[in-house]
Amino acid sequence: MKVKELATAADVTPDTVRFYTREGLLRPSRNPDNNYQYYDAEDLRRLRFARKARQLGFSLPEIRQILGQADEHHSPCPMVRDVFEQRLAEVEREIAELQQLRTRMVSALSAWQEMPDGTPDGHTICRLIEHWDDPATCPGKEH
Amino acid sequence: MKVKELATAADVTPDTVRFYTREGLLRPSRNPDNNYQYYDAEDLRRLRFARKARQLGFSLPEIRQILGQADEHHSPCPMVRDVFEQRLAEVEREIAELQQLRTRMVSALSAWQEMPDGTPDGHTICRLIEHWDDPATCPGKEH
DNA sequence: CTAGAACCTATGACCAACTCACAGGTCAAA
DNA sequence: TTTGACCTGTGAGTTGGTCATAGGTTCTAG
Repeated sequence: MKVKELATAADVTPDTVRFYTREGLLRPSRNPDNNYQYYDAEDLRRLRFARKARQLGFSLPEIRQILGQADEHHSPCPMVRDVFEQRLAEVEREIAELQQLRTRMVSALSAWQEMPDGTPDGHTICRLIEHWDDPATCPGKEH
Repeated sequence: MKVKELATAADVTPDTVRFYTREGLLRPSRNPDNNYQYYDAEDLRRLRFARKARQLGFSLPEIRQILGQADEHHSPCPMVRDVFEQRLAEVEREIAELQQLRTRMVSALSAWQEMPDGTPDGHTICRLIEHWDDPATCPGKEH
């Protein structure tokens, strides 16, 4: 398979295929005549794996490491599990943060709604932002 | 105030102060003798506003625009409200996505837990990732 | 046989929002 | 006067690609 064929098969752009190749995630062979890169079914498997891992929040270096481990016939699973669990914790932290943010935004917006519409004199929303108390920088304030 | 004093007052790094200055969010005066930049209370206000707006997900160009509007004695609020509402919708979308991701990660991890511990022969987590069905790319699969 | 379309190559710039490093200038205290 | 803490500007690095450019190749149609 050539670049675009692989790209189409994995539903990514040719640029991404080339990028991943530069990054060492894919290992195409080369035709010395025209210098073209040729990919096989294993590359497709690697690419699909890489894309799915990306969706889970794995970084390219992590993915490269996982693939490398597998190449050496080591099971990458223990490492993957670690990263996976870390990533899960991270996702949960992100969710909590965003939910807190959302709560504050909603209440700020409702405070704005209760004010005279489109007040051309006021800086109401801006004041809301200015006086936005960041719980992260005001430790102990929320308890 | 000099760079570091402002940075300390707003709890950011001097690099950030310099960066925001380059980006036009802060407008220090200059001492022609030593070329130092001097910031006043208004700059501190602007910087604090900028940081809070960043926490809410406003981009630097948006913040620059808001500050610019305020400089011209226009109330930036209507614009701010629009961006704010867009940003709220975005936050809610992000939360939903992350929650879906989390659910899938948790069930993948519990599937892994049920397997023999540390199986040196298997590629269980990797298989889980490989066969991870992305709902976004399999429309209609989830309903 | 040849023109053009569609592909291939490598390289490098660009995005956001900083962060860090570097080389050299300034200033206050000991 | 020397040390150390600060200041300056510039440029590069971060992440995961995307886009542009310039030039080479292959395929298809006329």
